[in-house]
Amino acid sequence: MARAATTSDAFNAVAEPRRREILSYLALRERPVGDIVIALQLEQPSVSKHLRVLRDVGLVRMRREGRRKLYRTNAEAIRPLHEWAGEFERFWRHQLNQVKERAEAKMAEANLKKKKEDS
Amino acid sequence: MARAATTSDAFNAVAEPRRREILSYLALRERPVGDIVIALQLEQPSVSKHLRVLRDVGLVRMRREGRRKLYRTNAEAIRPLHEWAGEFERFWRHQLNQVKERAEAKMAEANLKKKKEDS
DNA sequence: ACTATATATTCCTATATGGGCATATGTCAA
DNA sequence: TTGACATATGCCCATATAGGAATATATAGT
Repeated sequence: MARAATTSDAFNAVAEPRRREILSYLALRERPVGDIVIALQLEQPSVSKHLRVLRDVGLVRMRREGRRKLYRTNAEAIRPLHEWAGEFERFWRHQLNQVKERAEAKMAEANLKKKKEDS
Repeated sequence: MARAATTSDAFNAVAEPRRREILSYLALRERPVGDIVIALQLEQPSVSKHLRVLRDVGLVRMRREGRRKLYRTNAEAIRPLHEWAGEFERFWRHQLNQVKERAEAKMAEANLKKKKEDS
């Protein structure tokens, strides 16, 4: 089996750096495709394709305005990702504590040694 | 250009569902490969390959113990992902408020209408 | 040295890209 | 209708899978 489609879920869609840039850019306010092309210095077809992927997984929404199409980030769709990563927060906090404790233990040990030498 | 390597960064590595499962499983405590095989019902070579990817991007750490290798999740490496997604939090909060405000406006309008009918 | 156990790597195949380029589609304006 | 503008799609190619099967590597025990 090959790798899962980029349109299979938000995780796969945001794996691509350009798509993450597009999401950041479109989070502030809706923009036509041409603006993205200029702002991110990408080829227009490339932008359209990335937008297609992002739309398929619900990460952006679009509305037509004349001959332009205005896209905006649907932040809500990024939430599951945030929550998944958040599950690990208590673990990295714990790991940091362990590092800190080890450092403190080392300091205490060094101090004891110094005291001995002084006496 | 093809899709970026799964080992290019954490975003690409966690795009694969099985790898996310492995990370969750190894977050609780270190485990030998065989345990993962049993717990997640995967082929052993498949697990080894996933672990290889996860190791390359620093998402798991390994230490040898006799003929076994004990893996554990390095939660710290998931943090950048959490922070990236967190940048969008204010946007989805805002969007939710808009939805709520629209709903409230609608309610108010309905109430006004009802009052009119009553009078 | 030999055997059993635990993991890792290699080879194969089907599939899905992402970029570049050309082209199609859709919409406004005269 | 014709022309210009904005966006989307199709095609080609090089690349990177993920899974399955077979095999290689490493280590413990006898």
